Amino acid sequence: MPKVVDHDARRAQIVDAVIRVVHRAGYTGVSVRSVADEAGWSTGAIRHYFVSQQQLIAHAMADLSVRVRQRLERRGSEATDVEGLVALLAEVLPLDAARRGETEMWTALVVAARTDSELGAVWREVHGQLRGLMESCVLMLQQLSGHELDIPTETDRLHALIDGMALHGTLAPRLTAARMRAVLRAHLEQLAH
Amino acid sequence: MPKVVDHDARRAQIVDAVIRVVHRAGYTGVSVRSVADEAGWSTGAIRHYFVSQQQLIAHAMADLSVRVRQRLERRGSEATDVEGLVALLAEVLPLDAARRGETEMWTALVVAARTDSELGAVWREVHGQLRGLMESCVLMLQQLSGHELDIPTETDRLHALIDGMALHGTLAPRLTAARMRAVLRAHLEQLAH
Amino acid sequence: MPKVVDHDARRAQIVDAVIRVVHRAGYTGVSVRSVADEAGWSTGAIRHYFVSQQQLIAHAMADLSVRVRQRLERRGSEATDVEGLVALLAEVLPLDAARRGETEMWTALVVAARTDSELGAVWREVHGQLRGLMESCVLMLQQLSGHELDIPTETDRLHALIDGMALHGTLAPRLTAARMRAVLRAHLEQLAH
Amino acid sequence: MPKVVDHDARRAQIVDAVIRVVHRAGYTGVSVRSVADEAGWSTGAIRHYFVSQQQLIAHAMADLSVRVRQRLERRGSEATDVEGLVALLAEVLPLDAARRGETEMWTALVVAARTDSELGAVWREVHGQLRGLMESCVLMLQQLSGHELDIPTETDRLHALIDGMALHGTLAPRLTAARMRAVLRAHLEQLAH
DNA sequence: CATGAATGAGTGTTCATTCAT
DNA sequence: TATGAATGAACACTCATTCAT
Repeated sequence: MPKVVDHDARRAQIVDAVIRVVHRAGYTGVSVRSVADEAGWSTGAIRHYFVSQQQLIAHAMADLSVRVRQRLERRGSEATDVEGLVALLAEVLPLDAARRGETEMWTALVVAARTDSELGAVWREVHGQLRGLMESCVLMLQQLSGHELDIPTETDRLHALIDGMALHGTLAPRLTAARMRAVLRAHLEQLAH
Repeated sequence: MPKVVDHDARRAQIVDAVIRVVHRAGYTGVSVRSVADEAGWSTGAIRHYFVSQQQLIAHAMADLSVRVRQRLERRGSEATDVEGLVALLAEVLPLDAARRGETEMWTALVVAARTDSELGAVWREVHGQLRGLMESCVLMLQQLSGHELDIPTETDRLHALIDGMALHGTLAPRLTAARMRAVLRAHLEQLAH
Repeated sequence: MPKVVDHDARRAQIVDAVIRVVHRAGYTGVSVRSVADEAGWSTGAIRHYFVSQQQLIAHAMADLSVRVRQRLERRGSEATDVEGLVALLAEVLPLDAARRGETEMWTALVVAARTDSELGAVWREVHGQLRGLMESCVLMLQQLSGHELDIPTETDRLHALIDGMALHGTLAPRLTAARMRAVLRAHLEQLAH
Repeated sequence: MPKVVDHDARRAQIVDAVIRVVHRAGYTGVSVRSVADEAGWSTGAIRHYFVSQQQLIAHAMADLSVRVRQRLERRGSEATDVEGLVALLAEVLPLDAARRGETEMWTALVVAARTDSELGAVWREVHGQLRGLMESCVLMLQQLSGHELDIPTETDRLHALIDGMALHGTLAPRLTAARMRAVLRAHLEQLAH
């Protein structure tokens, strides 16, 4: 079944192409043509893998989330202290060029999801998974601290903080990688004490 | 004598129409036609007040920020304790229909600002003002707590938390107005103690 | 009847404005707005003097022809030899900035006249007058030469030469004022001998 | 395998459509829509072959000049006497429906070239070639006459005469094909004696 | 499978024209 | 008489989508 592998490889190429287009031209710059040009394919080829533009973007977002989740799972086992949690959550912050591109795409999805049902479904799925990650982090911090935390509240807080920094990190020059780590570490340490 | 028209009033009407379109159809749904239809005018009429679509959107964003700033200034003098600060910062959270519309537009601006220079300028201006507000809140909390805070870090943290909640609050049904207030209050109380 | 004088003055201002717009933006750049802006009036003011854009242009062309005819009439009485005829016909060649602007407008009219009935009428009127001028020049040259000329053919020839030079003179840098005079003089001298 | 289309053939069809539109509605009547309608295609199809309207028009002009040049080259070798030169230069005069269409387009180009840089380049190229043709005609006439001619002056004169007649020939009913030939023959004979 | 030709609706924008003031 | 607000059609151009090859 080499075809299946081929399909997956194509999909991965498309995700990368979409990310590059989003980075260069923003979410409104994503068109079947611009993605096809970026990937070096014909527009028709895109249609063999995606029925519509909406599905193209939705699949790209979903594929991206798989990629991020795999990174998180690798980091997850090592996250047994505050530094480990910082390293874990840093995977979803725009700390380098690659993660910056992913974050730009993620924030574009968040805004588009509200009025696009298909993207909304993708967003809910990924958002839920991320919230689960946030919750497990909070639980780990509760364990480290030794005293009880308001789990739902702290989960919402950490989640909002992470997505807020992701948003600011792609735009504000002052929020460097070092500063994002510092803010994140400060937050986690406060919870752990 | 020509027909006398209050240009500022017209522009405010158009801004309201833009907000309604963003709410209904998202940022990508904002077109000169959709705004004209929403406002009940012809497309040509829009051009009497805005030279281009870019200026229309940029003005809508800027006008929105003025509204929010005026509300913040009214609340600012009363913010002498944690409850006052909660009430102050709640002005930029999507707690009711009006603020939800504003927040939806704000988040759309944040994402669009990265690849649109004119919107980028508007975003930088407003973002800077909001960061100033966050900083004054942190300073007030430092005063209330009696011990020293890492002002830049706490400012970045509060700012990211607020924008992150604004983002989640327009999308996630679980993040109700009550929960947003609870998260915000928990954060401010932790800083104040 | 000062109103009538006022009207004529306005008309003259409009002709100048149209000429400036044609010079700057070409015939396709002539719009009610561009002419109004150039003249420093409101678009509505234009409509008090001209029912439609077509009439605006047609009137501007007609007024221009009156202006040129008056110059020709002043020169006409002095044209009793080849030099006089050169000076006379030079009035319709783009030899300086003012005549260049007139010529640009004239050539624009010629091209537009073929498919615009109103401009076609203006063109026929002015073209006929110019042909009359050419004919009288040829007759004068016949008188100077002493031998018979093929009047219709020489008239058509002179007329085509003049309009052809007017066309080239506004575009080709090589056809300077001096060269246009030289060509014209050569032609007239050949006829006079 | 994709549908195979002869791009050059399509472009030639479009050029014909442009000529027909210029004939029917003048240069200002040339729009992507009007050309698409005239050619019997959709507006989008035009964009497959021409990136912009400006390029469409510029290409049509350039393509037209190639056609005329090819006709001139076929006639060029036979032009060894006055009659041959008349036949040669008649190729650029509006003597029949086909050449009339070409001439209408040429005169439109001349006027538009002054304020459109792309068309200006096309005009300069073709104008230069035509001047070269005029010069070689003058040189041939000098040879036929046996006495020296002022080559630059006679070249400018012949060129202006030709373009002037082309201009008048598309407009003035009196300037029939026969009359244009007569004027041209008279001019060439005068130079040849 | 894959291409790219072709469509037609949609975009921002311009503009002549109308008309209340 | 004069203004400029307002309209709506037209413009060039973009784009998702369809489909013959």
